[in-house]
Amino acid sequence: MYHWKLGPQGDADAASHRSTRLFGILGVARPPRHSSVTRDMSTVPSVRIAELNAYLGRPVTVRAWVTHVRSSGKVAFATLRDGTGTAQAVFVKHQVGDALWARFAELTTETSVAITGEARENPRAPGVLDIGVSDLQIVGTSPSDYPIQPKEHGIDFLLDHRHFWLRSSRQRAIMVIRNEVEQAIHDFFYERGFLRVDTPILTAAIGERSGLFATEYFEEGNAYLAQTGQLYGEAAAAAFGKIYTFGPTFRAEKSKTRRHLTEFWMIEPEVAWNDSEANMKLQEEFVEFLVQRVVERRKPELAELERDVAKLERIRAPFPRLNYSDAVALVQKKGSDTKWGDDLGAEDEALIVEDYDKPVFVFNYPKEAKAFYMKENPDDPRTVLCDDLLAPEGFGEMIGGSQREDDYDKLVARIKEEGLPMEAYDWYLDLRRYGTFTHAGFGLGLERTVAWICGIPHIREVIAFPRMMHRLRP
RNA sequence: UCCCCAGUAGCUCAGUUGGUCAGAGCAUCCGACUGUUAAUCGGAGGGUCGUAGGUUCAAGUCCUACCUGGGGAGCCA
Repeated sequence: MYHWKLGPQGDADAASHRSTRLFGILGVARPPRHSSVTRDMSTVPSVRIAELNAYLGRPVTVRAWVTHVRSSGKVAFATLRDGTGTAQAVFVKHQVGDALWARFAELTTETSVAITGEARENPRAPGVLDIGVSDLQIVGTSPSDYPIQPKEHGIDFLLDHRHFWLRSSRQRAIMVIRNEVEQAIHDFFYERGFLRVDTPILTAAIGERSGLFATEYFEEGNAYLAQTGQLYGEAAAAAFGKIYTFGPTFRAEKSKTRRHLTEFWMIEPEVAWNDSEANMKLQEEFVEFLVQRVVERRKPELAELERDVAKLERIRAPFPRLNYSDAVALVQKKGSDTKWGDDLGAEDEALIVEDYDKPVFVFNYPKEAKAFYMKENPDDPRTVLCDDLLAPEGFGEMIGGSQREDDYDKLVARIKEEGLPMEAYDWYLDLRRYGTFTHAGFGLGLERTVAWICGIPHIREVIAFPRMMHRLRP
C-alpha cells in the first residue's frame, strides 16, 4: 500500500518527511525507521473533493485517484477523483522543486495519491477546483495498461471491467441516483407507517414455474432462490397491516434483453384492506415520489447523464389508466394482431405507451394471462383485478400488481386449474382460512425504475455488478 | 429454445468484384512545449484477421461446421 519511489535525485531525507506526513494523514502507525522524524500536520485538514470550496486559499490534503495526466514542459496537471467529485492538481516546476517534479512523472492513470496544496478556483474551468501542489505522496502505483480509457468502449468490454468502469463519472452518477431512489423508497414507506419485512431468499418450490435457481439444502432436497417475496408479504400484511419488502430476486429464465437480469432488486408492498383501486393509487403516488425526489436532490447527476429533466418533472399522479379490453382495441387499431385473451407483448406495450408522457396503467387482464393468486373481477369473471404500470420512453413494465384472491374456495380452484402442487401452498391457504381479508400489493423492479429515471437504455448499467445469463463475474 | 447480427492491434473500427490488405484513430513508450481540459506536435513498438476444414495459382475477403458474444422474441420486474 505504501508504495512510493524516490526521485532521480535520491532525495531520501525529503522522502522520509513526506512519508511521515502520509502516515500521519492516514492515521496509522509509522514504520520505526521514520520514527525520528516528526512533523505536526494537524493544521492541514484532510478533505474530500466535494468539500474543497470551503477551504479556498488554504492548504489541504486530498486523497484520491489520478484520472488523467497532462504535462507541458514547466507546468503539469493531474486530474483527481475521490468519489465525491473531481479536482485538478497543478504542478509548477519552479515551485515544486526537482524531486517532486520528477515524482509527478511517475503518475499514471489510477495511481492513488495523497496530495497537499492550496485549494483555489480555476478561472479557466469554473466548477473544477485547482490544488496548487506543494507535496505529493504516491500511495499505490498503477501500471500503464489500465484498460478503461476516456474513449468509446463496447458494452461487453466495459462489463468485463466493471470493477474499473464503476470509477467513471457517469457510473458514479447512476449509482448515486440509484442510492437516492433506494433511500426515497424507505422514506416513502416509513412516513406512511409501513413496516419493512425481510422475506427469505431460500425457499421451497412455491412458484413451480421454470426459471428457478436450485441449490442443495441439507436433508430437505432442493431449495430455490426466491422469485418473489409476495406470498410471505401477504402473511406479514395480515400480521402488521402495511408492509413492504426490499430485496434481491432471482429468475433463471434465459432472457437476453435490455430489460432483464437474472438477479435484480424488487420492492413489494402489501397492504391490508386495500382494493385494486387503492393499490393503483398507492403505485402512482409512490412512483411520483421517487421521480420527484431524484429531480429535487440529484440534478447534477441527472445533468451528468444528460437526462431531460423536463420529462421527469411531468411525472405527476394521476397516471392514465386503460383497462385491458380498451388496450387490446387500441393496439389492434395500431396494427397489432393481439386478440382478447392474449397477454400484451413488448410491441403492444410500446404501442400503448407511445401516446403518453407519463407511466400508463393497464388493468384487469384475462385470468389466463395472469397468476393464480389474483382476485377474480366481480364485474367480469373472465378477468382479474390487477394492473401493470408501463414506463414511458419504452422502458417497459415497471410494476406488476394485483388485489389478491381472498376467497378460500376460489383460490383452491385456481391452484388446481394451474396444476400447482396444493401441499406447497398449505400455509398460504391458511391466510384465507383464518381471518381472510381484502388486500393488494405490487412489485416494483428497482433496476427498471432507475434505468428509466436515468435514461439508461440497458438495465445492466444501473446495478453495480449485473448478473445475466452469460455474466457471473466480476 | 427461436430469429437477426458481429468476431481484424490493449480499445473503437476500416479493409471495394478474392490479387502490397496487415491499416487508421485512440492508448502505451521516447522526445518537444510555462495553464492544460479527450491538450498539441514529432517518432517508435504492437496483430496466427474467433476456431477447424474446404474451394482457388492466391482467402480478413468465398463455402461448411463449430465456438463466443450482442440485439430481439418468449417469460416477467
